[in-house]
Amino acid sequence: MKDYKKTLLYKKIIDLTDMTELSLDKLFNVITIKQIKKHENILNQGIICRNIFFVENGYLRIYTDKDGKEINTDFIFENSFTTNLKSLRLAIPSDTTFQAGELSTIYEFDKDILLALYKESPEIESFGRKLLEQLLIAQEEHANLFKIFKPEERYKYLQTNKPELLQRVSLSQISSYLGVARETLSRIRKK
Amino acid sequence: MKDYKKTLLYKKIIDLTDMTELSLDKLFNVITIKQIKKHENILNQGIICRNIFFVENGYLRIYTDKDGKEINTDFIFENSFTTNLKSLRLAIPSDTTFQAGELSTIYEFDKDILLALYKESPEIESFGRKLLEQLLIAQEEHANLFKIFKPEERYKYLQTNKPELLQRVSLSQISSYLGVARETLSRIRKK
DNA sequence: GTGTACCTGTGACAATCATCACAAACTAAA
DNA sequence: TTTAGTTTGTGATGATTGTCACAGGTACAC
Repeated sequence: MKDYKKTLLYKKIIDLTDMTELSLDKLFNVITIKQIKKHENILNQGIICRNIFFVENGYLRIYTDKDGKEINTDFIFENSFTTNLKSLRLAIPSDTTFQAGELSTIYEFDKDILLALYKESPEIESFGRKLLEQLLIAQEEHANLFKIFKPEERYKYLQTNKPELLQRVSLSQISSYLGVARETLSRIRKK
Repeated sequence: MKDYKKTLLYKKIIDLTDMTELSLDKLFNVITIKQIKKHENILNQGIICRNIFFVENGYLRIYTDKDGKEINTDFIFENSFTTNLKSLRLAIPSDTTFQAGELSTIYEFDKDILLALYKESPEIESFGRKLLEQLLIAQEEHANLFKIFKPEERYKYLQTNKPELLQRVSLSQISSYLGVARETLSRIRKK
């Protein structure tokens, strides 16, 4: 990958770690860039996940199919990492699909290549650890949405904490994410 | 810490990594052992979390206080790690309390000491990364409980996937964990 | 054993939310 | 602009769950 110093990912890594140029080169050398159109998938439910993703542009909608209905479990916007770690680490089929919500630019790290780099370079493994920390903190936060708040409170939480989500994602998609019927969210919003 | 090779934690680490004796010694040398009685806390809501915990014996109930009511967000049994990563890494007050559900033996890793060890030994940082992977996989799984399942399905999920939880934790505590009223869970269970 | 404190079961009722049906509003392409 | 397709708003109704009240059970201390 060329000219990587202009990317959001580069800034993110610099922000997260104090990696040497050598390690940065190694890391960016193994990245795959993907452009995916709206409604295209980058990981399918039932397939084993082999990558860690970084959203450089656009956003991903992560959902699971339950009895023919799609339930959104997450939205990942620019400047964030994501993966299905359970599938990645245990080599079991993913229970979620990763789909572009807009035309998106995604950077992919191959799991096996990354693990090999960890052994080569402690700096890169340190990056891997910090990446996981970010994922875990985000996940802790989201899980609390459901454990602590009632539907109306969840919507208010998004208003104050994730306003960009409300702007960029349609009401029906958000309702699935918040675990309420579309009609219910419509009524909550009227207030 | 002496005789650590008899502990669950030792087996866990051996299982997770291929650490040298030297690193194992370093790691176990900085562990603090705590015996906590039932209903005693090992981390209080409002306090900054400075430790990663391993439950060698007994179990921890993790809850958050909302408007005077306790909402259980997790139960951590023997042979598992836990922490409040958001509080630990961002140095902000914890939004949860960690309380013993039985007389418990807890091993504590101090965050600052662990971070220092990471710099000393890539092997230990590798352990840190794998520890985070475990936490994240557990969290992914638990979050799905709420996003995908209805109350009755959540109970069935526990029956098949976490039977020990149903045996060791009282109905009212479980109901708080599942996000339903005690009475509702009582009725679900009758079926 | 006896009492006290805590936990669980159960009925009645209220509140919340899901579902269904359809109208209105919006969007994008011809 | 027109039109077809998608998304959102809204009313009616039923199902699920929460809340309140109280009875019965269980466990532990004295």
